Amino acid sequence: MKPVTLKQIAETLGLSVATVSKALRNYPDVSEKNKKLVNDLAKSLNYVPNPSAVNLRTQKSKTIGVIIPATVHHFFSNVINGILEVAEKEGYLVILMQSNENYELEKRHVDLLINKNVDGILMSLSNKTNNFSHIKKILDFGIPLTLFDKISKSVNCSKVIIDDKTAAYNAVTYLIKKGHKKIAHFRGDLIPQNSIDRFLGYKQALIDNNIPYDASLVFMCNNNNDFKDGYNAAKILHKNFGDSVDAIFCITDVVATGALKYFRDNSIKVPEDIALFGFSDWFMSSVITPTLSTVHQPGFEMGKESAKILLDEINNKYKGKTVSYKTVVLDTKLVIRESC
Amino acid sequence: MKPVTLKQIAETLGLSVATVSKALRNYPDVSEKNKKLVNDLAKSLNYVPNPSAVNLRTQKSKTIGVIIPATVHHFFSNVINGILEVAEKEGYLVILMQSNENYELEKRHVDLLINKNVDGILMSLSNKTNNFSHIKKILDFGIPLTLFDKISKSVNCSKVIIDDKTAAYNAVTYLIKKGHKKIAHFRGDLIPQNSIDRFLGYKQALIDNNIPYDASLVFMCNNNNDFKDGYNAAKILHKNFGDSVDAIFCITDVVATGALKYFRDNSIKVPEDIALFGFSDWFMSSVITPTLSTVHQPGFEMGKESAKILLDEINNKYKGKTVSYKTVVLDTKLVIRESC
DNA sequence: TTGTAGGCGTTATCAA
DNA sequence: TTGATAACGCCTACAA
Repeated sequence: MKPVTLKQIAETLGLSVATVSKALRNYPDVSEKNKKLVNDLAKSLNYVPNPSAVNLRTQKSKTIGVIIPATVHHFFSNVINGILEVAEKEGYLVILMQSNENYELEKRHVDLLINKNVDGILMSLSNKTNNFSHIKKILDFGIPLTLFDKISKSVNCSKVIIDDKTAAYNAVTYLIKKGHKKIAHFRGDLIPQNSIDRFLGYKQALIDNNIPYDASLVFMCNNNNDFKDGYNAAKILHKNFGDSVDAIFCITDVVATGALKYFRDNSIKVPEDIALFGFSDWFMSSVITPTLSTVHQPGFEMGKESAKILLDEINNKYKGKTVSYKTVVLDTKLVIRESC
Repeated sequence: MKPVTLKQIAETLGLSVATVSKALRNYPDVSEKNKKLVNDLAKSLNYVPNPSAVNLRTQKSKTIGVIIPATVHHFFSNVINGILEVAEKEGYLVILMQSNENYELEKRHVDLLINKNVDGILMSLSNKTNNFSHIKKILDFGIPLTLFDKISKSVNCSKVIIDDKTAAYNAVTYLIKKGHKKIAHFRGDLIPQNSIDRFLGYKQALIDNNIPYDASLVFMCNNNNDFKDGYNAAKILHKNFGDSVDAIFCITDVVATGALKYFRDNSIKVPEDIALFGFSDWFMSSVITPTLSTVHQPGFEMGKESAKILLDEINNKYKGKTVSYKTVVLDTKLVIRESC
């Protein structure tokens, strides 16, 4: 079974390919009679235009590319979900690629997508990405780009983010209001904006509440295995500070879960001995013991919003409108559970 | 900036498009001198063939389509991971689509992929799919297809699965050996083969160990929200049987987690009062309290294996070889933790 | 060894 | 109102 082509329809109807094409696209200069004839036959044969031919001709592919650091991630799965929902509604296909937090791979993926002629690109940067020539290349090719979550401020394009700093600030402030005084921070890598902003929010909250910032209370979790990182950081913290630290603000729920595991292994009670605050609101956080307080990060909405903005930009580009970049900041909220 | 074309290379070099094309593809009938000239220039200009043109000409798209029920799912995320890894290595792009356990949507997705001219399709059926005309259509179009995990025995194509029945049998047998006598089963929908096979494994294990099968101990969890389903089933079980049931074999970890939550809410101790066994080995299961015993389901390997088989089949098809379908059964293993 | 020409399926211009 | 024709970019049989 082979797909039906315009030519076949034209031949069986004794018309020219041109007329058939125009009839299908409802051009005004085709007789109603022929329009009906063509459309009826097309429908009965399940005619669908060959996308490669259309793409070659129109330079549009009805396809968008998505590059994310990792799929096995509650947050990103939700983002993908949101993207797929919007794309599907608008008839766009989604090519998914994964950088595995690897800059070189991310670069290769970008090249592939450009070559593949995608209409637009949606992207969340890897933690290791600190050079943006590949991103600039996307823009040079005039391909609409929307960055989400892991963005870079130095790239000029539309962005969808949360206010990491404020979210972190609110979380830490909550801990302080609850009476915690010596609050550690398990932070992420130095490069990603998220990681920086959450750290800054943590610091600011301390300062605004007259708690001196102590750099030795900040632990790096950047070995690409959040759970272990959290476990190890908790171990070191415990070794260095005994039980003098009374709360930890963690960069992600998984880091917090790792810490939790260490504390349980060592009979340290959460939240009695030490309080824990996570970030992201993975499903897991609502079912572990104790349930984890965290910052809810709207992954699904982020995916939807990013896709909408991108498709808008694509449409405007095709209409010849000038595009203006926008940055959308989505709301987060604190989810208070048992761990603090 | 526009992509470079053969024509441009030909013009700057004063050669014909044909020669340039042949030079790039290393045809024997092009002079070494010109080959070098062409290839050097192509490289320096970052020439890449226009995929739509190639596709139109060769009828190959170097793209495969993937349809899964849901992305927000530890198991499927891992599968996607495996697929992406293999596809990327072979230079294939992956179009991802999600059926949301919806038959109609799944059908539409299949049509889109066929129209899009993908070289092959990888697919895990929705729980609601009990009509396979859309799958047959894929085969009718001669598009290689590999089904994984959620398959149908009545479709004639390659498959990658686990032995659900044996895995379930082993899990339940383990529970019996531990001394449990009244073992309930929280099962899934009636349609999916997985759900059926896990149920059959459960039943067989009972019978082989001289425990009479009792249909009233089997609870349906098919409202598309595993966690709630598990919670509710536990509630009903508790109401109907008090504490006489001493173990539950659950169709998924999430169902088990839901049940666990109910028991915790009602001060019923796991595993002391009732043992729990899950299925899938989500990350979550290793961090909840108590940690959950479960069947490890190799998602990553399944993705890799499925993609390999599909790409093999695609290659064989292009080489004109006859393809033979194969069914690969991946190993599972019991992961024993604290819940039983 | 090189180049011409036809065609993949579609769209768009322009002449009939 | 219709249709021939060129073009999108590439590949390849065949002619030069």
